Amino acid sequence: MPSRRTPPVQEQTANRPATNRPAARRGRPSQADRLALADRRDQILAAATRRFAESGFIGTTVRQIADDVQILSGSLYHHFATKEDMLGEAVHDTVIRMRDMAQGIANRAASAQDRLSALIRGSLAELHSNMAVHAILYNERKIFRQRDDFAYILKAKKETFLAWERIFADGVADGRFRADIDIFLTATTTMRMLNLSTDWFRGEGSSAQTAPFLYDIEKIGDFYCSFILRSVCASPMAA
Amino acid sequence: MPSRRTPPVQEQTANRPATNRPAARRGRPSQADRLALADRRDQILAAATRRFAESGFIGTTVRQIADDVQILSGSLYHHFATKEDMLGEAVHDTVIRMRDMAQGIANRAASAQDRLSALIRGSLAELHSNMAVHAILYNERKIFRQRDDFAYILKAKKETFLAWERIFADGVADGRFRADIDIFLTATTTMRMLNLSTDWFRGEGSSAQTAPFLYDIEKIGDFYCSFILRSVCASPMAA
DNA sequence: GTCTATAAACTGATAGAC
DNA sequence: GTCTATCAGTTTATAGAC
Repeated sequence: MPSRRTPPVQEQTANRPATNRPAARRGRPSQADRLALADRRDQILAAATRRFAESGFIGTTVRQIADDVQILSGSLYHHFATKEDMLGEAVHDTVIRMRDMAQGIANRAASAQDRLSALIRGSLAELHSNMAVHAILYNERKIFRQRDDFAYILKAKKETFLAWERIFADGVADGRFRADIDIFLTATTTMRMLNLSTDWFRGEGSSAQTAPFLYDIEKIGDFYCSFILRSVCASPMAA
Repeated sequence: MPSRRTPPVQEQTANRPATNRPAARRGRPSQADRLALADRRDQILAAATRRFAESGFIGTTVRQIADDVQILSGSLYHHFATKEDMLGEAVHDTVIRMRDMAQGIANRAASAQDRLSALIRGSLAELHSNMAVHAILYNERKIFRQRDDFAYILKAKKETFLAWERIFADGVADGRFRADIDIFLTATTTMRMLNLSTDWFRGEGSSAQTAPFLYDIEKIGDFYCSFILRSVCASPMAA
C-alpha cells in the first residue's frame, strides 16, 4: 500500500495487470473513465515515472512533473499527498508482478534448467517492457530501504531473490548444476546482470551506451541463457 | 584536468599513485606538507568522496561536506571553485589508473585466458580498494556525460572497455574462446558484473545486501573467473 | 585559511479563490 | 480539478572582515 491518501474503502489487490486500473478508482464508476484511458492521475504518474527514471527522485522537481502534464505544481497535490507518494505508486505494481512471475516459474514442475531459462527470458521481457520503473527500483533503492511505507518493496524483492535461489539450489540438488557453485553469488550476479541489460538495449533510455547495433530481447535472451547456463550446468551442453 | 582553478604552472601527470600528491601543490614546498599526510584540501576531497558515494552528487550538500571536516561551507570555496570541481577531482586519478591497468594487462604477451583472469582479478582489487570512487563513477555517469570538463572520463572508460574487448577478440581469434560469443555483450556484461560486486562485499557501503556471510576478494575473484571463463572458453576447462 | 553575513535562486508544499 | 499566490526552508556561491 504505497499511498497514504488511498481511500480506506478500497484495498488494492496485489496483482492487477500492468496497465493500471481500468475503471472505478472510488466507488463511483464514471462513464468518462473508460474513454479517457489515462486519466489525469495516470498521466501524472507516467510523467513522474519518466522523470524519476531519467533524473532520479531528488533530481526531479514537482514543477517538472507538473509541466509535463501541463498543470501547475500546486495542483499536483490534489492528486498526491507528497512527492514520495508518486514514487511509491509508480513502482508498486511492478515489484509485485515481478515477484509473482519469479515465484510462479520457480514453482513449476519442470527441470531447474528449463525453469532457469524461463525465468531469465521472463525477467528480460518484464525489464524491457518496463525499463523506467525498474531503473527507479534500482537507483532509488536507498529511499525504499529507509522509509517504512516501502518495506513491502524490500520484502517482494527478497521473495523474488529467493525464487531465483531456489531454482539454482534445485539444480545443484539433482545434479544438473555443478555442485560447487556458490548459490548466493550466482543468484545475485544473474539477477543484477539482467537488470543492467536495459542500459544498452535501446538508445532512448537515460544511459545509452554506444552499442555496435541495437539488440532485440530475443537475442539478448539467447545471450544470457547461454552465458549463465554454460557457467552453471554440470554437463557441458546448453544454448 | 578536472579543476578549473588548478594553477596554470602545474600540469597533472595522469598516472600518479592512489594516495594523492605528497607535497608541493604550488611552487612552494612547505615543510608542514609532508607531516600532514592529508592536508586540508585532501581532507575535503575525502569527505566529498564519501558523501557523493553515499548520497549521490545532488543528494549531498556542501554544508555536509564542510561539517565533516569541521569548516563552514563558505570556506570550501577557498579550495574548490564549485561543487562539481570536487566531483571531478574525486574521480580523476581512479579512472585513469583503471584504464592504464586494463591496457597494461591487455598488452601483455600472454594467452587471452590468462590476460582475462588477470584483468578480472586486477579490476576487482581496484574496485574493492576504491569502492566509493567507483560507485560515484557509475551513479553519476549522467553528469559525466553532460559536462564537457568530464569528457576525458568517458574517453578513459571507453579505452578501458576496448582493452577488455580486445582480450575477448584475441581469444576468439586463436580458438581458445568460443567462436559464437558476442564480444560486445560479453565485454560489457563482464565489466558491469564486476562493478556490482562491491554491493555485497562489505556491509559498510551504502547498499549492503543481506549476504549469508562476507566474502573476501580472493573468493570473489575465484567465483568470477570460474563464472566467466566457463561461459567463454571453447574447451570445457577452467577455474 | 577561516569566519560572518548574505545574496539569489530554487525546493516541496499549503490556503483559498474560481 | 485547477489556478493564484505564497510560505518557509534549503541550495550553491560570494564579499569582505579577521
